[in-house]
Amino acid sequence: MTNIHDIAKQAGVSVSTVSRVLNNYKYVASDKRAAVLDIIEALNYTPNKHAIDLIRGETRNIGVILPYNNNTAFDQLLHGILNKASKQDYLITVLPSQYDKAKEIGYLEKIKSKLFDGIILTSRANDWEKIVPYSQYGPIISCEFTEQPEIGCAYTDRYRSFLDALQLLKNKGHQAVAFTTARLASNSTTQIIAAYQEIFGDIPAGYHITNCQSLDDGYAAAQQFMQLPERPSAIYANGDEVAGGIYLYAQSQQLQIPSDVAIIGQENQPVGIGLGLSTVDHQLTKIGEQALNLVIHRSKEKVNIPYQMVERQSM
Amino acid sequence: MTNIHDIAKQAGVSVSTVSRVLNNYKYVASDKRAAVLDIIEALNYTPNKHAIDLIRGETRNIGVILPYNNNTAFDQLLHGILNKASKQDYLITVLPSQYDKAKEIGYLEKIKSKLFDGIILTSRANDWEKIVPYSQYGPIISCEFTEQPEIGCAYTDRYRSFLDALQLLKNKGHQAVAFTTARLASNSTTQIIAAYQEIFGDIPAGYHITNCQSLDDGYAAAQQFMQLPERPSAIYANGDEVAGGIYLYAQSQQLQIPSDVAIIGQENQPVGIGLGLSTVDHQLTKIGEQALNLVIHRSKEKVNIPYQMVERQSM
DNA sequence: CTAATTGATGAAATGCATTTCAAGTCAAGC
DNA sequence: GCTTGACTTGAAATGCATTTCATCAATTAG
Repeated sequence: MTNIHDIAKQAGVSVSTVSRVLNNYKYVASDKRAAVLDIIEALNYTPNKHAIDLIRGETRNIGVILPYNNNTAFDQLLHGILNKASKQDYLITVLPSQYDKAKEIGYLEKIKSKLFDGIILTSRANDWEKIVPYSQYGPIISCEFTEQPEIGCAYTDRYRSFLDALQLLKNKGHQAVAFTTARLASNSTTQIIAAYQEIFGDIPAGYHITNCQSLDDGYAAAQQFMQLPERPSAIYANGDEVAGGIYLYAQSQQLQIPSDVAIIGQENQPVGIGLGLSTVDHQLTKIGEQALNLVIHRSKEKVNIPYQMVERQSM
Repeated sequence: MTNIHDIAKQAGVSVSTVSRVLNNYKYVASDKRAAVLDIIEALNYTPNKHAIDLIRGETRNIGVILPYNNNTAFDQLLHGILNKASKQDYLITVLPSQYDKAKEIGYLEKIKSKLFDGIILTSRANDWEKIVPYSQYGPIISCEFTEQPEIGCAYTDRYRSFLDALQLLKNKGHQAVAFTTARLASNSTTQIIAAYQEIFGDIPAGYHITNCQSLDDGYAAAQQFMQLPERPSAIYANGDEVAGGIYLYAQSQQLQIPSDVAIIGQENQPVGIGLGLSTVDHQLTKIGEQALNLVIHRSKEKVNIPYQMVERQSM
């Protein structure tokens, strides 16, 4: 491989001068600059990124830890991150963790090895105490709220959002509200359970189904809900794909929506538009964008992104 | 930052010995090894990845150029790539191009600068002649077929798949078959048009709608198709989300599926399972996995992944 | 009891570009 | 005529870990 020394030799200047040309410094005689540029062109030279990163100690590469790489919600987050990154000339490396603690730590170690300038955590498997120490090597930003002072976050207030949505259902006269969630151990699930209890009290048996991700999970969940002795009059799904499945099952049973059963989804995903599903938009794309901003500014701010109720016909 | 010299000094050995410990060589006296390990622990040392990459000339980082970062099909590809990469201990950097030629070239330049060991092209904006020269710096693998000898690819035979699907519809008695596509300028669109002409001859006016990506695009397309003086009896959608939209529109019009209108989608996506949509599975996840294999083996093979017909109730 | 291994270790070279420091030229200002 | 500031430029230090080469000790084989 040809390197900066080769260029210097061929152009009859010192490496410093080549470096100056490469980095567009003023104070390089125009004939030398031209000569260097010519040789660079002739030798088809490109500076070695590792050498640059090594000496500069900066990479413009951000790692994004995401548990699932085929989940619409994380895709939305990633979408926002990529948008902003692309504009700011940052590169994004995706780090799939499957909620594996060791894997997650492995990725965090990479910030210590200087591979990344910062890391965005879309969700996490480890306790904060395991994660926080890594923030001394570079900014770590969470897409969920955290009170950890060392960790900046861009988040939406899930608890309030759940309270709002459930209260809205209650106000519309629903007493029998069922809901679906993804991972039982997630932050989001904890929040909705708390909100549910706040609004409706104890969760009736069978009114909460977990591990719902896709449209057919929703379909299956709806089937279960509808076989319950006391059928729910409204269902709050943890995503619009799941809500879509619920909608389709209801429709297959000739149930009227929303009179027989009301449905609300989350995240305002494309499937919901066609089906006219009401949804709570947690603004995941915006959260992603904001998270990226926080990393590149090495900020430890807590940025609250307001969620949005999108009322369509299913509620 | 503490570096390998610090460790060497504190442990009373040479940097070579530290390096040997770091890389698990035999032939290090166990007491020295222990001493080094102790100091590493005490000083909380992690080797600098840039220094390693610089000297090794290898990164275990693969770039994946993808035009859209919020498109289900590319997500499936990426999903496959990430799965394999994670297992093989490779990192994936996603490079969103929006089909911008300059951006794409910019990403390819990065393989020249040694940032990536290889690049996977899920789709491309530039002509091959612009892309091929970069393959001298590292493997470039395409997820579409190419006859370029320098470029390995993992692909499915789109033309055959389209021929098959359309022939199947014809055999079932359909003469009026409409179809949707994504970008007009894409490889896939070119193939389906050719296949269509092969099977059915000229495309009737209004029988081809482009720029369909999401469920509501499908919904809108169906609406247009159904207003045509000669209504199609079957629609071949360019994805299951789009097919889902078509399904929902048809249902909203009390049309029987498949007797009034048959629908086939592509890619076997979750939405299709719930709706019972027939689909042609182009095995995007497998293609992604295979593409990653090709990069890490620096192979220029052309690997054909067979597509699969998935017959459900919509056809 | 030599010759040939195996084991252990450090000095120095290597990979590559950036940046600081010192030094030198030349023209403008007093 | 001398000082000062704007330009130019190169040598050398820097960032960090790997690897080759040479050396030396301790065995083992013959």
